[in-house]
Amino acid sequence: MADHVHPVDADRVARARERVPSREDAVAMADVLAVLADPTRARVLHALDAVEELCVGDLALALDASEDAVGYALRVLRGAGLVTNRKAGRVVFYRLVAGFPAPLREHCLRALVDLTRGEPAP
Amino acid sequence: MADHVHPVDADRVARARERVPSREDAVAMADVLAVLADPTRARVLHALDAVEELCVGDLALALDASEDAVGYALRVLRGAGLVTNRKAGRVVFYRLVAGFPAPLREHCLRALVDLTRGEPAP
DNA sequence: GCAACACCCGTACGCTCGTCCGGGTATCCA
DNA sequence: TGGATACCCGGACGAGCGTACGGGTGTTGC
Repeated sequence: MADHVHPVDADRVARARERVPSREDAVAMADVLAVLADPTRARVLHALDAVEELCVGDLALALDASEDAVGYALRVLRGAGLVTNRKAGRVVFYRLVAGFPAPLREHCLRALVDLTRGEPAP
Repeated sequence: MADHVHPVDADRVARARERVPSREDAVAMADVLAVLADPTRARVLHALDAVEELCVGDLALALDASEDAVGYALRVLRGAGLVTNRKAGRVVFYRLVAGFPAPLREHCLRALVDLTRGEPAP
């Protein structure tokens, strides 16, 4: 370990310290992003964003994924408060929650598609 | 396992199948988001976004984090091509890469701060 | 040159996440 | 009412991530 005894640039350290989010806020941000940072969950959200409502089995069909994987993804998304379920008989339909955060939908989902397509890796 | 023998709503499945990103693209998206989905890395990016350039030790000071944690975060960020390093003597300065993706900076960093502050958990 | 410094690297450990598997509940059809 | 369907839930397993530690490289100052 080699801790700085004295800061090299005290001014910048002070300015950075003011603007950097607290550790708690950073953890909250990381939790939100971690929910999206999974292929299955992201594709589930894209599918629901495209066709409004789908049941679990159809979702697995549309994604070519196992029903277990989709079920787990939906559980996590539900725990994060991003999707809602509606029971119609023995079928459970899922959709994006009404107040789905617009920034996530616009940028972290749609804009990110173009980003990943456009730039492979510098 | 209970695979759907027939889709409940074949039309919506077909439409969703067209619009959902492929598994490969979803993995690429998840990789990008996973880099941001870490408190230390997110705070490092915020600090560099605020004051342009900082060395490792000052960065650890500004974040109240161990130098190991910051060093590992910087290694990951460098591997993802998001930061650059400049050696000045025995001090190494880091800054955001020139072509830092604007969507990430604008929305996944700045907008997400407001998002996490506004809504704790529905 | 020698010592101290700033930082990097590889390894080992602990922990969480995602998947698989078995059983369970509620619903529909015959 | 019995069986099949659609889905949920629990624990078990393997894999990957983040942290801590020890040793290493290059640089500065005496």
